[in-house]
Amino acid sequence: MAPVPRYQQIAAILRARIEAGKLAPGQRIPSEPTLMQEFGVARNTARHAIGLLRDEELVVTVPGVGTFVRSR
Amino acid sequence: MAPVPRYQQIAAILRARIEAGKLAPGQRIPSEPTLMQEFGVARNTARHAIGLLRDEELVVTVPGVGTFVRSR
DNA sequence: CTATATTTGTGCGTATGTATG
DNA sequence: ACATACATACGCACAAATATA
Repeated sequence: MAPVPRYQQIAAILRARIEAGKLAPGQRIPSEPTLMQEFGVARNTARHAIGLLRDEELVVTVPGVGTFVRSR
Repeated sequence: MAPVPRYQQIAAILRARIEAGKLAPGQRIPSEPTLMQEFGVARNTARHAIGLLRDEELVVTVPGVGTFVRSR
């Protein structure tokens, strides 16, 4: 039984928040350190989750600033 | 083989200076850029070391000013 | 009051090492 | 060999707070 990787779980949670409007377009999603604390994971794992959302073009990352929900 | 992380080493050095009175209560400890140069580390690493001392309540940080040895 | 420099706060990019299944 | 996950540590950029000229 393949357990769902945590980075996928975290991505799913963030995706749900975005689709529920809890994270609105243009809004900044929680930073990597925040996700680290909220989910109790390492930075790599938090980054991996964000990377999935970026691949889906749900979010856009601005280096040094943050990651934002994409407007549509 | 776990080498002692540099941020722990730096924290230990600063802690020793404090306990030896080389850094007296109320006195400002070296700034982050100074620690970077003195120990040849990145800012994150210097900050990590300071963070440990802050967790131990050996120092207090004032944003925009510096980090000071705690009085007791 | 304005402008500049200093210092800390925050956030992301990247690389490497360790450990486990 | 590979994927997952944590830890360490380098870097860059910009903002906020403070001090000083």
